[in-house]
Amino acid sequence: MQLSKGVEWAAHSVALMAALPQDAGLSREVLAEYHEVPAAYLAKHLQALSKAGIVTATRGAQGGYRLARAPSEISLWDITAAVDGVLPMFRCTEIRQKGPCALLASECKLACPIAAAFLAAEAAWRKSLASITIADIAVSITQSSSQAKLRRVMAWVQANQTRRD
Amino acid sequence: MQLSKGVEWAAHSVALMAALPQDAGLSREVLAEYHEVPAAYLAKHLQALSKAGIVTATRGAQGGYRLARAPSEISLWDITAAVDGVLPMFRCTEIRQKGPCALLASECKLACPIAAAFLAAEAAWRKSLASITIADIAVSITQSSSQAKLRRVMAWVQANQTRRD
DNA sequence: GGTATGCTACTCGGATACGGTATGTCCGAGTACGCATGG
DNA sequence: CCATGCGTACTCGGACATACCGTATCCGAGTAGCATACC
Repeated sequence: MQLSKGVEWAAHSVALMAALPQDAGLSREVLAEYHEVPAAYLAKHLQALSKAGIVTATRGAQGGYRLARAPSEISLWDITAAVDGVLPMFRCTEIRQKGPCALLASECKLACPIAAAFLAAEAAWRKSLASITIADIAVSITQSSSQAKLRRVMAWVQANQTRRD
Repeated sequence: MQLSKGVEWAAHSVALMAALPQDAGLSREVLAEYHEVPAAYLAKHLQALSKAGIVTATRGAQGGYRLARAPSEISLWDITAAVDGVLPMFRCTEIRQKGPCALLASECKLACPIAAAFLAAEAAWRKSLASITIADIAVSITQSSSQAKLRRVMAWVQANQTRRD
């Protein structure tokens, strides 16, 4: 049971977009080049982010992707949900209603304790992800990187960004 | 990203085994029939539980599976880890060391903040699962079921169990 | 000289192949029980 | 009647197919900017 690689790529891409000025964007080619990943495949996940309203896509010359809202309003759970979906990892197939000692559906008002426990664990996972925003990530990256490195990144972004309202 | 169905089956199977007397076991055929799942496939997961030391398997006539330790010493995380593996869901591919603004490996002493956040969330998930034991599940099931239902299950188990030391 | 129109270049979006892992099945290995046979 | 040896039935274990989802790619849709021609 593993998350799609797209989740990692999307998170890094969103984090990079957080460094953009208000009216600037980054094309998928540029984002792919920055992370050295296949552009066409990254595009699929950027599309998912777009549908989820996390980023806005602009077509045409000087188009590209940019954040749709403030970094502090985008959590890692938002990104995970957009890219990987919101289906629970644990699927309860109600096998207690199967077999020679099957429970009747009417006896299953309460959730199966096993399913309940797994879903509670997932809730803890989601809550943890939801508590971290891209703004937090940006702060961490800024604090743990050297000034020289940050300048290099900002210069590269400046040189490769697209500009259109 | 979804858990194997085997996790659910294994959890229910272990819960059922918790109802066995000390020297009794249940064959995979019987476990499969009780939950109405394919016996051969369930066997695959029981094998995993056996390798993980959660259940012990006995071959030959009157053989079968039984718990290797007390239900209170078996958590849902133990079962999940045995069946689904312990690989983290989130795979950090260190893409920050790739591309035109790559970080040097020497600059990556600290974990990537994004990876760290995802791994922390997984830790919360595992902790939640580890806090629930089969004994807890057994109590929940007992309390939420009618006496008649419990008697029916116990009678069925009695009739289908295997006995060998 | 200004304006309108068409063309071109650039970007995203969805439909389309491929591979790996979860799913499902089968046959062989190992063990105890029971029966037969001989003492 | 008892002990011993062999056969059989039962159970688990790992190797073998199949289906679905994550991975990867390509071509079409849409937009803006520029050049050109006309007023």
